[in-house]
Amino acid sequence: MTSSIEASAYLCGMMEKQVRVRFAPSPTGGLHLGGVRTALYNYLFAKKHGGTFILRIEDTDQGRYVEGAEQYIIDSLEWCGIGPDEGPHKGGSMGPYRQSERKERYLKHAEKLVADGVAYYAFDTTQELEEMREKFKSEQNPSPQYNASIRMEMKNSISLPPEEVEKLIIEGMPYVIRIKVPASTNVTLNDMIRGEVTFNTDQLDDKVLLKADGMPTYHLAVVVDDYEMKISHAFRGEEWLPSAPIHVLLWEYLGWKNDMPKWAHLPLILKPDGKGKLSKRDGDKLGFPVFAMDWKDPKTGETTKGFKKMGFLPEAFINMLALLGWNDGSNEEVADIVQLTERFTIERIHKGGAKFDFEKAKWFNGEWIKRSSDAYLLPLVKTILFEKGIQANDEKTLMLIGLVKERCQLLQDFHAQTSYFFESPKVIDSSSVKPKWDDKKNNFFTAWKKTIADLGEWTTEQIENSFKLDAGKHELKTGELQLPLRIMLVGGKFGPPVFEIAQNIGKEETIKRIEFGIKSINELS
RNA sequence: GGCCCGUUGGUCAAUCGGUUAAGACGCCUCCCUUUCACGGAGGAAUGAGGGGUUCGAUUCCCCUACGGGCUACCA
Repeated sequence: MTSSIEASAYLCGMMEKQVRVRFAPSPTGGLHLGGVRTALYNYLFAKKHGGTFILRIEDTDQGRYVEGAEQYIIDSLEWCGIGPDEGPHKGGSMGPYRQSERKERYLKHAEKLVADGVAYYAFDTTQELEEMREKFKSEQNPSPQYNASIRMEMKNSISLPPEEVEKLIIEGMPYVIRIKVPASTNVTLNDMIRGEVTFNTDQLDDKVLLKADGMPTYHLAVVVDDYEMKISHAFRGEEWLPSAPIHVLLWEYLGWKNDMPKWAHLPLILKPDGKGKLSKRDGDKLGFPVFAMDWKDPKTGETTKGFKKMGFLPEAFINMLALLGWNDGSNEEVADIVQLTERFTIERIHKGGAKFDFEKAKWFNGEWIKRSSDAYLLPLVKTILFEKGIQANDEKTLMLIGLVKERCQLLQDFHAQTSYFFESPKVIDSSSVKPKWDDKKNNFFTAWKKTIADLGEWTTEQIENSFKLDAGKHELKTGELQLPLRIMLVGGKFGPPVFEIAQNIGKEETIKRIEFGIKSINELS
């Protein structure tokens, strides 16, 4: 395995530039499923090719900046086991990794674009822009664009005489810098997933590159940073495809065309029901998480539940995500990060969006719980139990994990599956045994609890033997007595073999629960 | 509205012109177990529609339909 990874890394290094990929979220809130998957594909690709995985924070929108979101993103990636090699928290040779800290660079490049005649200053106010859109709006064209056809009617350094432009700037009139998109030109880009995609520039508008506050928009920042950070392959969601030609144009205008990364526009993760891309609200509505970890909004104080808190193992979470939109063609679905890395290829990423299926996600988690060692699960299970008020020692917990883990899909299930080992059930499902309950059975349990009181050895075998012996004396089959016993000890129809449970909770507790059980069943009308 | 992307069972999906169209989740039946699971054996369920190309199309092309994305001084 290692050798194939090294080999491809070697080949890549020989024939192409060093693989450097980046995950570039904006710190506006919790990290969404789709974001984690994008990060994961970046990670897998980087590791497979011996490359570098970079985290870049796209915080150019001051209005949307949310305190704590950056740290949350970092924590989430770490939890998933896909921590970046370079980033604001780790440093690196091509930082800074926060766009807000690279402000001057964008300005410099934007000015150069203006000087080269491929961008221009625009002085239109928000109101004027609205008026323009209102004026040109029609049934055929509900959202008019700021482009070659109306550029001359607006207030910018192309339509205005140079003296006027100079005057406005000196007066301190706020302005933005817009790209000057050529008219009627085809722009083609080669996407690794979709192949060639062509756009006509008449459909594009003169996107703002530099905002009035001096910050770049995404369009400028992504190009400048990808260039300066020597990004070789750029993964991003499909929602970016329509603006990709703007980026291609910019790579060209900035004179960096030969260094442009290879693009891969990832399919979207869709809502399980209905249509559209999955959003935080869908999770709230449908009862499953959308964020990796719990996210507390600092403004509203509201907490949105994440996969971690929901009881997911990170291994299962990324395993499930990796296969949502990609597969290696084999029938093996459960794979760890190393195996995923070996098998990952961009060619096998799907073109179509995938609906998220929470049931399948839980199945992955169940598989991972079953495959995890008891020792690995120990601290996680202890935390779950502790939160429910159960303080368990390691030895006992370890034993219980082994006993019940195949019955758990979520970490939380360990509580329901083990709580009766720590405390007697508060309520028992008497109604399940009541219909078949009679004096014979009543007498049996009354007698057997006395028998076990005198039992010398409290082993599973001894308990079971005495149970069978007494059953015979009462002319009853052990089979029909096991369910009542289970209900008395566990409270419900679940859990490992009954005699093991009896053995574990001890003689006294067993007798106590039988007494309570008999009483409950008899009292049930 | 325009532009772009997409479309195999309920969901994730294999197939890279010739298959009885895999596999997984979920669902159903049975076995194991007189609990619940795990495990095992089965089952129901898929190529949006229409044209081409071809000896042969799920696979290639076109049209239609449907779905999605974008259309901000947000990313």
